[in-house]
Amino acid sequence: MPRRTFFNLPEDKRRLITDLAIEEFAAHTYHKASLSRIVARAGIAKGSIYQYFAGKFDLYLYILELAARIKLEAIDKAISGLGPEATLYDRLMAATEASLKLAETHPRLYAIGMNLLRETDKELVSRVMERLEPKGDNVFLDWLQSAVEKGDVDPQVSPLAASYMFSAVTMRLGQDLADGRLSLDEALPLLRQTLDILHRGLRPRDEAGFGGAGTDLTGETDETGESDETDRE
Amino acid sequence: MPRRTFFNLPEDKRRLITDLAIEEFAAHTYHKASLSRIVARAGIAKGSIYQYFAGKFDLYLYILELAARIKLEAIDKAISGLGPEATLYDRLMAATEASLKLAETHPRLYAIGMNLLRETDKELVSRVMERLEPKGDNVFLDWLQSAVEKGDVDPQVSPLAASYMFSAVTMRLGQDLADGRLSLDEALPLLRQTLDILHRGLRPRDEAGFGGAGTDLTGETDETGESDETDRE
DNA sequence: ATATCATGTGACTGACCAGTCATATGACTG
DNA sequence: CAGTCATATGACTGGTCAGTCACATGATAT
Repeated sequence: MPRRTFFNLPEDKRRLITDLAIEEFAAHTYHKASLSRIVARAGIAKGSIYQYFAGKFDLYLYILELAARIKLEAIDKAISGLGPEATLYDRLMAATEASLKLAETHPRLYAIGMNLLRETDKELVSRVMERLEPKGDNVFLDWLQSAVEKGDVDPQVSPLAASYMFSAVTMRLGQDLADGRLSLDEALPLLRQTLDILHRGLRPRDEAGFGGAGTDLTGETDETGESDETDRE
Repeated sequence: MPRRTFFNLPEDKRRLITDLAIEEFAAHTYHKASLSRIVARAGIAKGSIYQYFAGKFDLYLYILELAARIKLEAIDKAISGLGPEATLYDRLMAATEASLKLAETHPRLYAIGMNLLRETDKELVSRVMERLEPKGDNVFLDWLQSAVEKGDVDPQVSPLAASYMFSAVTMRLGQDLADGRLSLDEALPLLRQTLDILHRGLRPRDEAGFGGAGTDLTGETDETGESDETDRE
């Protein structure tokens, strides 16, 4: 939590500091990010940053909360646009696509989340998790369970494994986007194709064998898809 | 490449230094790993390490090569035990299982590889890749292509996406193992179930719809994969 | 015993870092 | 005007680090 003085700052100065901090934490993991660099770039004194934040961790949490909020909002918005008839795959596509698009629209905030995923300091990560509400705890698993109940997904298949697979893919897509190994134009088709393979893989036996689904392999139609939780934070 | 002096060292001392370096790079990413800590723990002078290695990067590469060699050997051994009748899934299971098992048998070497994956310094990563031969370039993709040709895999499915999915899962399994979020006993069933879902998802349309395969979802019986029923056409 | 060579050493350099604190500045209050 | 408060400052502390270098030490060769 920033100190009161931070919010008393003139808009410009507050923005400047915020932006530079975002840049710093997007470019470096926690321990390698440098307050000294931030203050130097902002043209303020070292002591000043301690008027605004209790310390490095406090600033980090503040920035992380900004990033988390943006991400949650984007995902919520994408999901809320779906009707109740939306399938599991519609939901997954919509949520995940919304999340991945942030890699283009808010690349620095996105990178900050990815950097948290890379963090090796477990102590730090758990301190962050304690104070960062949005758990994103497996929404996908819930969706999956209800799809099983509706008969859309083979009950023989391990929901845990399916959820694990999907979140592994979205995490990797997120990393690859953030690191520039993939563009959004490459990532979204991969996501669609992944969902198609999952769809085929999870489908109950008795509805397999028809050609229909094969056509949406190209993943054209709607991107209502979705995502799950993992790549957040 | 270590200097000649390093190899002239008495066995014990060389081992000690190697072991401590492995521990250091397993516990920290490159920039956070500390030569000062290594020499202090080894009880040698700071200058001595520079008699053995040109610098931090040189030591890192040496350790990385050790880790890579162990991993490649394990995978090669696992694959070479398979006959020509082994299916795509047999191969994937064997190779991946062998690799994941290293997380238990050689946890520190394994962690070093995982830390490289987390590395944020692109410059460093590319300098490493330049000098580290084993590219591990997508073997899976090759296997997949030939499975498509044999008719075991639906040609409509994107091989790239399938390969991407699978490697995303194995990467995540590796990370979770290395970070202690998963035990091998949890990871291997997840791997089996993932392969089962992939198998169902990639299977050509005309052979879908029979109930038989459902039973090996539990991944119990044999890992020989799944060719169980007709995976030919 | 003298010279040469491989090896070992640790104090030192210069560069970072997070965080502190005594001291300023200036605005508002009585 | 004097007092109080919020804010700003940057030199400073004590810590980390990689890498260097002038100087041992000791073995072998001459």
